[in-house]
Amino acid sequence: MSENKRFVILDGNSLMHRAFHALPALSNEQGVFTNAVFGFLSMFMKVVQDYDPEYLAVAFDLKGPTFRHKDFSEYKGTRKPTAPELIPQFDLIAECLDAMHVKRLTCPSYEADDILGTMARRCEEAGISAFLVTGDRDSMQLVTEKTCVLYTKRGVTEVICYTPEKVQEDFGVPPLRIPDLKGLMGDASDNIPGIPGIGEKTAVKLLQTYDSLESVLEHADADLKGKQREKVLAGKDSAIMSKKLATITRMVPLDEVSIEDCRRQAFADGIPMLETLGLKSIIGRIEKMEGRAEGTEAKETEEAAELPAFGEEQVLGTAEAIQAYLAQAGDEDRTALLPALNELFLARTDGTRARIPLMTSLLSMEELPLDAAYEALKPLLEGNKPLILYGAKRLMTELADYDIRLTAPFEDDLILQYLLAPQKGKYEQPEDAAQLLTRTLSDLKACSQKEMEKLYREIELPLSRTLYDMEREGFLVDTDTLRALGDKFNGQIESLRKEIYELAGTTEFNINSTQQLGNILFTKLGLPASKKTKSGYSTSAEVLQSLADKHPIINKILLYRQISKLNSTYIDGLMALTDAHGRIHTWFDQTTASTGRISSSEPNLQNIPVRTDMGREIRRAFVAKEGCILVDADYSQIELRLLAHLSGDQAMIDAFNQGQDIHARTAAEVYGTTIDAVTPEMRSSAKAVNFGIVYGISEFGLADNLHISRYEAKSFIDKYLERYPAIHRYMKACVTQGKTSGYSVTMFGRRRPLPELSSPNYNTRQFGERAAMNTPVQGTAADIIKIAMNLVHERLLSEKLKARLILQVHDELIVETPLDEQEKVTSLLRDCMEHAVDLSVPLIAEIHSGHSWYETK
DNA sequence: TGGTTCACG
DNA sequence: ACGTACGTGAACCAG
Repeated sequence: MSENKRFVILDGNSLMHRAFHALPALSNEQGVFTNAVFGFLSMFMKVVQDYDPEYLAVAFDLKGPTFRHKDFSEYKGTRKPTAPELIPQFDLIAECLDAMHVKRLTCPSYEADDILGTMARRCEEAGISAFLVTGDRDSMQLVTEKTCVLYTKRGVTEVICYTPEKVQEDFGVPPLRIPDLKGLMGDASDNIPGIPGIGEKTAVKLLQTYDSLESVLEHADADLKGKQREKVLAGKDSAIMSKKLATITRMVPLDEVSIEDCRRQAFADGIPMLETLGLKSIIGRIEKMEGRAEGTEAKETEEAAELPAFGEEQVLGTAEAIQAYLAQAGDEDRTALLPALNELFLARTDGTRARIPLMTSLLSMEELPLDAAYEALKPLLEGNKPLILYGAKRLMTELADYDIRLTAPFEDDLILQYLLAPQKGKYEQPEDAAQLLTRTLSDLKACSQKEMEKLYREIELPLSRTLYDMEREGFLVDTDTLRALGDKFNGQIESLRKEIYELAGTTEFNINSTQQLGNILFTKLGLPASKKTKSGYSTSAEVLQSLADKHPIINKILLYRQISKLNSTYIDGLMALTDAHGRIHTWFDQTTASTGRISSSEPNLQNIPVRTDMGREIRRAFVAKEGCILVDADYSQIELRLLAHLSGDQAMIDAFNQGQDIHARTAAEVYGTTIDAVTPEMRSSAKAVNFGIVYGISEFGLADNLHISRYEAKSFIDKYLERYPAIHRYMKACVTQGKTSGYSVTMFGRRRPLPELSSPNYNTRQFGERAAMNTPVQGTAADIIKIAMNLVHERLLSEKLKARLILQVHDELIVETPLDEQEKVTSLLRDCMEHAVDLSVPLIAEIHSGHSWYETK
């Protein structure tokens, strides 16, 4: 059985050196030298493709002393220090191989070729053919009938296969006598002396006559003549030592590794790492070999076994037909349901699939009205057998129109796809239910492989219901308040417009047009333009602010901008979206933000003004219904608390544990004073640095934000990182983690791929680094509030309270609460939010109540 | 549609 | 020699 099995073992050290010297020492976009890694992997892929082995391993020397001191330098002479550009590539190749699930073999005090020899012996004992890939001619001694050496000639992609015959032919002696040969002739590149004056020709001739080195030495005195006799006799000790040096041991103690441990696995998991290194062609070869959709062989076969090809599509034109189809389902079967434009698709794990044509125009015998179709599907939707869906929350919304509540358990492939690639933002709708079913099973597997199944099943999936209920609940808006405010704003806008035209000395122009406004300000009025954009001069609030005392028109424009923004986005925008009961229903998007946050749209209730007095007035219109009050809870400094926890920085952890004002404490640290001595200005600067740290600090960004010099910003940051050293280490670790694995990861295993880190563009890479520092913090905060939301939602229902969660704004939750439940809800919210997770710092929720959102602040 | 601006965390 | 703080969505203009 095992006769035909193959084990490919590569000599990592020898091949890395070969590859390094064979290829120009080019670095990738990040300035990292990858030529040896690339060369090695090219060779690796070629051998794997050519020999298609069942088992695979790469042997490496460990640093430090070895029994047989050698060096792999290609250059004559003796040991040459390894090139500095090559040294770090050994760590890189180790990471690549680990990510690709290729076994690395090392053993202290032994060299790679000893490991090759040992594994080859084991293969022979197990009846497996061994293929030893190396650029080291020493290894020829390991060739047997069952073991051949694939020797890399000069370049890296060409190998010569050495059989015992081929060794005899090329070296003049059988494999077993290679150490004897080296003992006589030496090997300059391996620092083996041999016998001075005996070259290859003489050595081969002597061995052909006397068979072994020992025999040569034994007969030298009697048989040899002249100078040759003298040389051999004088070099006796050197010869014996040289043979020893050239002999590869086959008895390396590799007891903890079995052959089975080296069974070849799919390489696709290494792709992110290879992407980071910019080794596109290697990725291409892996994808070509293993199939594009990062599918492993195992996955495909498993799926094939689980899911025979789908049969003919049945058309279910009547309610009876639908019921009959549903009745055929086995107990273990899962059903995929996918609504489409003019039909509903069904597919089942038993391999059947069906289509329900929907009546879109005039009555037809073959088509069903949508309500009748859903009515017939009700047992499925309200049952307890698992469904497979794409965008369950959207479906829940649609079903509500037909008085159906989706209560069946379900998988949601939209969410799975988002978790697997959260940076994409948009996902492909499956074409039919069969495709949805297949894709979901494969995405589920991929999610488990990436350790995100808990995140999916325990956080995101329940969250989709929580969010649906929040959306359906909505937020009551007092349209009278809104309208009155709108009238006030309109009046102000009108008078400001006139004043602006007058101050500009022009007839009317469109103040909303940055182009026209820029013309007036910078051309007509001759004000100094500071910042430019792609399409002209910037007229942003920041620029205008700096011109405020240059011309009276500036403040008018700023005010106009502010008010018209409030008016069009919030007053008009919100009024247009209230329902018959004056409630407003946002759409929470669970699959858009790459960090794991939720986004809100139509309308966006996560950016209702609060920072300015005038804007905050809008919140007076967001109210609780009759007999209710809004209970608003927000996490205090959740991101900085997470930074303290994730970095383990003792100073920051202490600050939070002592309940200190973190910005004041930071100011005290950075300015070297006591907390009491911190002025509001100092605190405000420290606050900006704290934000900067969370965002992935750059001195430029901080300088810009605080309007200080880059130099001052740098000294701020340096001081900060000096006072919080673990934060410094953590930030660096985030970037390293991102570069080596290709993604950022949160406390709950959420991943964000960071292809930016391997971009050829410097700015893109810098951006990637900042994202690598920010994502674990922002993403973990998102995970935590999601956990809290599910808890709150669940408890409000299970404790039979009438209060309902109605809004989330990243670190804030709002619950519309009957007055008599206010106390219960307050403590429930505090409990759920503060105990959602256990950190090394306390999580604090600040809770306020009020009739309107305005009053909760 | 992309660019700009600005509202929020 | 380059140009930035992280994450969103909406309104508006210009082409």
